[in-house]
Amino acid sequence: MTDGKQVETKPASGARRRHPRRPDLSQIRILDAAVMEFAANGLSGARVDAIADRAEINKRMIYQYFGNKEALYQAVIEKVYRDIWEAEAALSLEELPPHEALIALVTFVWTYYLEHPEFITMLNTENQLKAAYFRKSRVLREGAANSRPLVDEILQRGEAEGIFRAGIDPTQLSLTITSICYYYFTNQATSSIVYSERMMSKPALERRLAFNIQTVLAIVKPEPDPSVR
Amino acid sequence: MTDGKQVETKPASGARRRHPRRPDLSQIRILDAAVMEFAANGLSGARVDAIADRAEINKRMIYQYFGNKEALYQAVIEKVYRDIWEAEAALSLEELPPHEALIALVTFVWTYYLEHPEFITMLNTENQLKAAYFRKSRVLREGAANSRPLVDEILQRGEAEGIFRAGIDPTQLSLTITSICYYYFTNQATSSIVYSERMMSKPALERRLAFNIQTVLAIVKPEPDPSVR
Amino acid sequence: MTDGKQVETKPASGARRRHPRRPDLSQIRILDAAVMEFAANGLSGARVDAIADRAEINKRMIYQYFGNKEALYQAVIEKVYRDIWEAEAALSLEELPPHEALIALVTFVWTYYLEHPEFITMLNTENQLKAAYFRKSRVLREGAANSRPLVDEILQRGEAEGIFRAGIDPTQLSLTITSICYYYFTNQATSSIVYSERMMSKPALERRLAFNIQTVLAIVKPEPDPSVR
Amino acid sequence: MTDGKQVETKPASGARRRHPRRPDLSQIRILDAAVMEFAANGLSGARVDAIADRAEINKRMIYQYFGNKEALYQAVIEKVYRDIWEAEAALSLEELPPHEALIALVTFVWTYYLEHPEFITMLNTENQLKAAYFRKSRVLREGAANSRPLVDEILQRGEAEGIFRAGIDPTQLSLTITSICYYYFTNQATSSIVYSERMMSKPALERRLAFNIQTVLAIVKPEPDPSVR
DNA sequence: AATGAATGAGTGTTCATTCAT
DNA sequence: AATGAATGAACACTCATTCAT
Repeated sequence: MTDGKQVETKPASGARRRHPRRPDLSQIRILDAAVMEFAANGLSGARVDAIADRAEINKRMIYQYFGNKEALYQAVIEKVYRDIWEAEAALSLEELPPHEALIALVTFVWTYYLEHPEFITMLNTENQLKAAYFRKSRVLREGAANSRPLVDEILQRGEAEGIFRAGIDPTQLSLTITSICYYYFTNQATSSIVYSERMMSKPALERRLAFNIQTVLAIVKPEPDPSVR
Repeated sequence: MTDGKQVETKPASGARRRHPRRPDLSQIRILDAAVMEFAANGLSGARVDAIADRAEINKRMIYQYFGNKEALYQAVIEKVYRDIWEAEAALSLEELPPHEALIALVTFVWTYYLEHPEFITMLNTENQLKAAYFRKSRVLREGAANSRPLVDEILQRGEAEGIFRAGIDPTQLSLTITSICYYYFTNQATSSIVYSERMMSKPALERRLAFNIQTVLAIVKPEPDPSVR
Repeated sequence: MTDGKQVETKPASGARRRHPRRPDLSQIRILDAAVMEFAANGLSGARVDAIADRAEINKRMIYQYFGNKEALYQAVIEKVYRDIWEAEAALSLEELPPHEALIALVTFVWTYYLEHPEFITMLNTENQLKAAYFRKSRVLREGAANSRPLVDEILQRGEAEGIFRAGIDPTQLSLTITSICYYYFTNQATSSIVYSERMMSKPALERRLAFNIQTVLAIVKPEPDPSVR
Repeated sequence: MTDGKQVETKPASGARRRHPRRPDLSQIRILDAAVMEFAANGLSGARVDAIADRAEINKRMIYQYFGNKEALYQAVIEKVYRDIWEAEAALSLEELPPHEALIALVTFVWTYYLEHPEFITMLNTENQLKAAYFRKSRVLREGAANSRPLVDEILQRGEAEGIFRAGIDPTQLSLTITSICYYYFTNQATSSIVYSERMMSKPALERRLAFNIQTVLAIVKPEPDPSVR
């Protein structure tokens, strides 16, 4: 259980400073290390020492810059959300036709989760904590208010053009898109046992993405016009 | 003990015994308490003392009956899976026509998650641990092997009757059904902020279930027969 | 560290009684088991559970018959001393000529220690406890008073016959005999490393006994009569 | 920590710091305290808390500097052996004539044991553990290999000069010297009862040392030359 | 007489946090 | 700004002992 946290009995006297005075860099390194540690172990499971080690700074600096473990955790969720919101903002789906925009959106969500496992795990952790820190964060509450309309806009255009079924609830669709991507990654460990499949192989990933796109398209697909028959 | 440092054990004056001599009940109470505690706080976050308090037994008994915290945790996942597998087994979907069976399945999954939040949280926790304890458990590995074919059978019948689209991958569909139910609950805390909605209100729950049924039906729905046109 | 103390979650219901009502046998089995456990682990290191397991009785019986752990420990030292005193009493060295009696005594001490390692370890343990339990024991204090004169008598006879040097302090000699036998066994673990020798092999044991006999004889050997020269 | 069960760490109002910032001193104090505690109570009987109290440091530092209880115990045996080996090395017996060297050696062993009761008790403890930690220690295994030849050299010189009997096994003699000094102290508690003597009084100690020197000299004393007769 | 379930007081160890340099 | 020694409050786990059957 001690997990290699070897204790050095005597630190090399005259120990050279590992990282000369670059407060900004130190903060970034701490935050990056914290993302990894919290994502891997949750809030209570994460170790301040482990973060300091990973960041290659003195533990004291964490308290200097972030106050305490919980505040650091909060900074981590904020960062992780800021990142995905930035990526979303860079999408410019409004330039694509609705059909393609929807495909692009699903693909984006899928790919983002694939490439940012720390986002999923942090989100899981935060939900286990009943979003306590999300709620505490002014930054996040404000960000949430401004970051929604991705699906709304696509649905509106598709509906207007008559190529999407009318009356689809954008929140429901948005939730569904997220669900079918998110779950695959977050529950991959147990699912791969239950379904006895290698879920992270390239073909498996492609198959799932294709299925998800199909699902979303099936949802928005209009009823066949009965008058044609 | 040595050398006169003897500590006299006070015989707990007037200590009332709370639960006399019911080993089976004790074990059940411990397990129930453990489900709650682990579900609420994860493996590392859970406190053995808290479990003992909740179970109203002496902490020592936990070790008597389950060995240690990790073993207790494993017993908890096993129980939680056993429960859902039992409920699944009681469904007898094969007696329903495929369409209704599918609806019943989605409804079952949805309702089970709604009524057993501890299952979701335990599953989350276990996935954060990369399914370490699931993998260790012979009971679970064997159970997983025998409990799958719910969706398979429905799809086969629906396809045979020509009312479902052909060639649907049952694993993908199964994953999707789970995803669209699971995510709603597991990420309800953050989602309700992001979408600023009360997600656990009765109408919200009904809306979501309806949407999910629709989604699944849309997936299996056959292409309109072009020859008819 | 748990050392195979596997916990049986459910004892076989209707467990057959392992040992039917033989209180005398139970007491003996407890005592024998206790000798082994205390000898192996000392007072604080010994486990009441381990003793019960070894004795194949219910732990409760230990308290029934002996009161508590310390009282059992005391019973163990008493037994261990009673045994060696009995063996000493059976020696009847007074029938041998002094020279042979001395050799027989050394051989007896040596052999007894060799065949009763539990005596040495118990004696060690008790000395670590500053003889607290020896002192408490009326039986032992009385026994000690009556068991001394083995060496005294031999020395007197040898001196009277002129074959032993005069004025040898019997207590010193007795201590020396004990020392040169005892230490070899009690400190065998470290000594075998320090001297890098296999100390418990048959030839090694024989060599040591021979050396010890020689030593004792050298001690009692009279000065060569200067008048003869 | 999760879910508002936060425990506020009280900053120990007005807590005076007893030992400010002297890591080297802290380590020494811990080690000294540990020697006493382990010597008095053995490995399992020793209490980490007691060591911390004796050392007047925070218990946490013990783990900081030594890792855990067993590692601290190992450090203690190493220290205790290092000390006696250093003292041995400072003897320079080779400058004395063989006869005097032997007397000096016995006197040294005797005096060292008298003045360092913790060495004897630690050695006892370690032997009860079957030298497990001695064996684990590279330092000790190497030290043992280099520290032997004290008796060898004396015997060789004495034999060469014709004042010692020929063919004495140095290991046996060395063991005997150690035995006759060691046992007196280690088993003093029980012996003083059995022989009903005050063994630690000054005259008693002197009598024993004299007897021991005599014993060793008797062992090495050559046979009277028969040709002279 | 015999059993095993139940108890309370430790015991080794870890952790977030602060103090002194 | 940066370091690492020091602290106190837990936490998982164990043990001798007693109660109920």
